[in-house]
Amino acid sequence: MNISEAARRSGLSSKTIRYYEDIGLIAPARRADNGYRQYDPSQLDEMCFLARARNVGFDLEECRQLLALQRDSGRESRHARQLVLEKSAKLQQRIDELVAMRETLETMARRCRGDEGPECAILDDLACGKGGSR
Amino acid sequence: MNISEAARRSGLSSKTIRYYEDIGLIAPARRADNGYRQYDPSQLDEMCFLARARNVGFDLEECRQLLALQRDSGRESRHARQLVLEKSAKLQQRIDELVAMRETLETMARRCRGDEGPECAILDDLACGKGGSR
DNA sequence: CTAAACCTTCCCGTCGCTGGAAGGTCAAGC
DNA sequence: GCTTGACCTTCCAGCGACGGGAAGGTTTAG
Repeated sequence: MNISEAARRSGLSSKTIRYYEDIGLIAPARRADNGYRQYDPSQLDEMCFLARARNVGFDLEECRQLLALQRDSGRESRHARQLVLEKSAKLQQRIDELVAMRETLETMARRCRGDEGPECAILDDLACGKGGSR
Repeated sequence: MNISEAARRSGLSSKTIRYYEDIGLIAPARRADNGYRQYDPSQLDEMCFLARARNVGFDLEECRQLLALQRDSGRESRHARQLVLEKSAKLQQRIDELVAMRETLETMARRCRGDEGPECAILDDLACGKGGSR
């Protein structure tokens, strides 16, 4: 299987696969006589694994750790669980930040007439200490 | 007022102020005889504005538009309102994605024993089609 | 007189890729 | 045999929004 098929079946792009090889996340591929990368099913499995791990929010360093666990038959599942719980907490933190931003925006929008005139509660809110309506 | 005081009072860093000048987001500062940047209150106001706009999630291109509105006495407040509502919708979209990721992680964590053994529902979940527990 | 705390410009690194250039290879159709 | 198009390779550049740090000039306090 060459790279574009591996890409199609894993959900990564060919560029991403090469990049992951570059940074040592996946092992260098075996090469055909013409120099093309050749993949077997076990490498495809790792690419799928990475695609899924990325999709649930892990960064590449975390993916590296997860993949190391996946490869290690003597692993302890509590390590994987810890990574997941830490990531979940970080996501929650980020979610809270975004929710706070969104609430601020919604409040601003409610206070703004949003018409053809220049008077604008939003811009007044953003400009601190200029004698706006707060 | 030189750059570090402007930074302290606006909430931006000196680096960020210089960067914003570089990319044309704020006007080039007046220079003192020694070459130091000098700021007056109106420029400080713009920096505060930018710091706030960044804090509620606007990217620099959006900040540029907001600042243009802020500077334009003939603006129409509906334009600012539209930017805010669009940003709010984008944030909501991102929040939904992060919530979905977090839910996936929590589900994985619940299904994993998290002990000293190698059997791990998390890793099985991440590895697609390898005969895991789904 | 010296030390520290400013300031300047410049370039590199971050993260996770994506795009594109320049070139080699392969399979199909004429 | 020839062309066309779809692959593949490597390498380099860029994104956003800065931060770090080098190398050097300036100012202020003691």
